[in-house]
Amino acid sequence: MPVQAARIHIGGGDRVGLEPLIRRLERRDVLSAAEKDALSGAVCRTVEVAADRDILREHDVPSECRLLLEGWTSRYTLLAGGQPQILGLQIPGDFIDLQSFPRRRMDHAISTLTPCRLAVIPHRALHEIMDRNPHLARLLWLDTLVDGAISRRWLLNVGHRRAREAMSHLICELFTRLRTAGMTKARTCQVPVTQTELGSALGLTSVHTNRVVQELRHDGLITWRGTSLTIEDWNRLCRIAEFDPAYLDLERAPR
Amino acid sequence: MPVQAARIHIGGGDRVGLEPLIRRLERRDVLSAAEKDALSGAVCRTVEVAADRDILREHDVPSECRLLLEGWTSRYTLLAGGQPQILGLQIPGDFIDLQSFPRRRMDHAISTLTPCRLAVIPHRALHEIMDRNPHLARLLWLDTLVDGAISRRWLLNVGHRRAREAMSHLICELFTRLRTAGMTKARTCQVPVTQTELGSALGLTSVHTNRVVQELRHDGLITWRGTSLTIEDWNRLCRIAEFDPAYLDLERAPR
DNA sequence: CGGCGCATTGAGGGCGGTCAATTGGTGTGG
DNA sequence: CCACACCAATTGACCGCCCTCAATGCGCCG
Repeated sequence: MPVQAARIHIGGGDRVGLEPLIRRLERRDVLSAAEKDALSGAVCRTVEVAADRDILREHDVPSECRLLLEGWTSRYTLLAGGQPQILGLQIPGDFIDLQSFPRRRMDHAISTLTPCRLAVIPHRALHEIMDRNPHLARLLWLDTLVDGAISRRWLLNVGHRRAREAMSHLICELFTRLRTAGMTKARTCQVPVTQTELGSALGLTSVHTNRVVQELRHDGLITWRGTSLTIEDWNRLCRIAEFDPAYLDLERAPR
Repeated sequence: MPVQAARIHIGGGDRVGLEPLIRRLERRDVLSAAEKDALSGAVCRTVEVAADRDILREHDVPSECRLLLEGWTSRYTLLAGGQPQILGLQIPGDFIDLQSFPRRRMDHAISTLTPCRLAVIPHRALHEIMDRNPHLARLLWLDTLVDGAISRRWLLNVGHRRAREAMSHLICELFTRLRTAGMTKARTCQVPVTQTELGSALGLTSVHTNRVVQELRHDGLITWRGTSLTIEDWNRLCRIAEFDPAYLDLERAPR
């Protein structure tokens, strides 16, 4: 099914909305003005999508990539059971399907968890970046590698740790990613998804997710009311989670 | 700690040992003779490593990549508990740390499960490939993306499925990857690792791994004696595992 | 006010973990 | 050729984390 777009904005010559992405890339390496222009110039249009809509389905073969500008999305697959299992979360500044450029066919689906705004980048434009700017290409490659590193970290969490530790780790990761995107205020961030959805990312039921969240609250580690999540004790939370942000690769170095 | 090499062979002008890699890449796209030469020319030496040795440790910053020519290796991390948790398996033809090229710092360790032979490729050579041959660069990028797709599939297995289904899926995956590398005979392949090690990849203890393996044997799905694994009923095993090899991206298409 | 979605709480059960002992195959040394 | 060590595979007993099923609260919005 094609994207259900409420509104489409043509163009994209300016960098409006690309700040979270550029912030993240600049945490990793110096980005020239020409490279920022190449990125914003690659955007052919922006799209708005309502909450709980599929952006891509398994086995789709897209001819363009999507960059998330606003809202949250999730990677998921359907098991024989039926209900979707979350395999990844995207926040503003994350590419949704950059991998589809070398990969072609989607091996999982992607849907919106909230209303979203997306920037669309044709594969053709990425081809040109690869031909003309190997350095920027390397930074994009790197971004997909961090995506893989996140999956591996989730695998570690889900496969080998208790629910309490896993949830602590997920919270540390999301807070760090949101901070990198410039979307936190002091110790507080907005988490516009349900406990059930976060739990599914950890292979937990909503019931047990809730019990773990309450435990973290009771231990004075977090406050979570509505969509507003505050980290009350970052150091202790990191210790419980064994959280080391190195896998997010936020260190500046020539690439 | 540096690689403990038993023997080092300088050179690599020929393609000896690269067959499993080239087989896999050619399943995905046409590879020109020049591209094959570029790959084999990028190898600066080969190295032999005994079993149960670390090739790379967490936080290492390698200046070269390693391609596995013979033997099996595993990605792992150490949790606070102490014992290693397997996050990925490499078989001949797999890059061990291609990601280290854009990424620099290792976010996990890699060790040999068996005696191994490795081809070493300097990052400098990959730089040149990226500058001069965007198509080959895209195929290498693709290979790291498949690596990420495998992690995500493991996440699905480990987080959301029973041990029996997860083990079936792992067996289907490994058999398919070994077949692609040209390392199967009819329905039989060699699995030179212990049940304990395979189980760790699924977050299972050796005790439960053994019970699951026996169950699969008893149901007439597999035969597994020593290192020799035979698939007795591929279709039924795939059905139990919900195995769809699409995520391994073995479809030929222009990239 | 009534409906809906999400959070919350309770009771009971099962998958897989933990601990521990035994078997069996292989290699090594006497 | 056998005694022994060692490691992986195997088996048994028991337990706990998390699932399942179910009901209740509760805020939000029409």
